Amino acid sequence: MVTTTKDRILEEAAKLFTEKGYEATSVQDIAQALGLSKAALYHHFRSKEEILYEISLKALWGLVRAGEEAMAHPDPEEALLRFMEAHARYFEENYPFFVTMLQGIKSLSPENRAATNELRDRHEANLRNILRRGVEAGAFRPVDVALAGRAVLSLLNWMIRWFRPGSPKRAVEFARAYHDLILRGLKDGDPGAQGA
Amino acid sequence: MVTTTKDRILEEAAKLFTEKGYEATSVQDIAQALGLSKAALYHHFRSKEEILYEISLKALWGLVRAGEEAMAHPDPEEALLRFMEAHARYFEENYPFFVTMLQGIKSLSPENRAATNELRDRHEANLRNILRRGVEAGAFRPVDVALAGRAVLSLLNWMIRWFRPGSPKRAVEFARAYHDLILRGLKDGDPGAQGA
DNA sequence: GTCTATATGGTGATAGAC
DNA sequence: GTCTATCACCATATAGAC
Repeated sequence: MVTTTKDRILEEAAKLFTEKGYEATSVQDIAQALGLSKAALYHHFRSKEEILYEISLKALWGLVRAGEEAMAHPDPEEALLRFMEAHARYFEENYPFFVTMLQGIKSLSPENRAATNELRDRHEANLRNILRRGVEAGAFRPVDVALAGRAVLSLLNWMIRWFRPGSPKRAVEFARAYHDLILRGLKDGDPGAQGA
Repeated sequence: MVTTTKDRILEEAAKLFTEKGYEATSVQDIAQALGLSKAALYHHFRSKEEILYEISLKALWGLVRAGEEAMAHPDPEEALLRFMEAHARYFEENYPFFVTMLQGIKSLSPENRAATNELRDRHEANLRNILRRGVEAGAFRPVDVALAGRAVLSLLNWMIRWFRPGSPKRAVEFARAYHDLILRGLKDGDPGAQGA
């Protein structure tokens, strides 16, 4: 598993895009961080946007794959938990790629954005399938699965706004807490184990 | 209620920042959209960042005020509903200001960001107060109010990523659906009224 | 309060040598 | 596959006239 120059560029670019944002990061910034010239970068990528696109695609493919492994579990409640854990774990373990993907999509050209949207939609469709199975099996209330799916992704994706890697509590632990919250709600009579 | 040139600049800038992002929008873009010269803008604002800062402050003040009116209701469950409705309504009715604030904060200087963070934290503290009151009154389970508050804000704030103003369904309706979901959860025995 | 003109420097991207 | 040098352009911001 050698690391090619191309991969090193993607890693460093994702890190900088995450820290400063895609538009605020120059090709010069990336080259300098790697000890390369700008021209060297343009040997590996045709444009700055192509770097962003490759980062986004990689992140989305990994996310979709992680979600599809998780959703295989037959029990809907357990499948939902695993899906949420997988999403959070992938987020934390691929932090720069994930964050760049999630906040860089609006900077992509229409063609490239269409490709990323397809993967994003597939991930969301997978989540809805879990919810639909759960409703049909009677494990969940007859909720609007589009709305509930959006809610779950909101909880998980908003983590890019407050979670920082290296924090004592892992992202996957927050995913579990969210799973508990979204399953039982605020009003559930069962006292539960969480304190304030 | 006359509209000053300064206000017109803020309105137009917020619109463009929302559409293209702060970094990708030039002062030239704003001036051109208003039929003014760049120099005219610099008569009203000392820098591009000052425009972003004033937009963000206005949006946050309005949001905090809306939340504080809503949280006054004595019943925690109703206060939470009103808080969520107020947040969503403010979002939709002040769409460009709200979106610019929420996605422009990372472009602010440390000093300006500290000022906006204070207001953001106050809004979140208000939400936690509602939740704490509910837990103490027995209306809610003994949940982690920090986690639950973050969850509620995740649901509401992530709306900037999928909700578009002018859609047939109002933002406040999604807020009500989220309130129902977060209160009862996915597993609650009560069948409820929402279909798939 | 708005204009034209300009200062100053960075941007994405390329040419061509090695 | 990497370099130096450069192109053409646009950025934020300011000077000074009206």
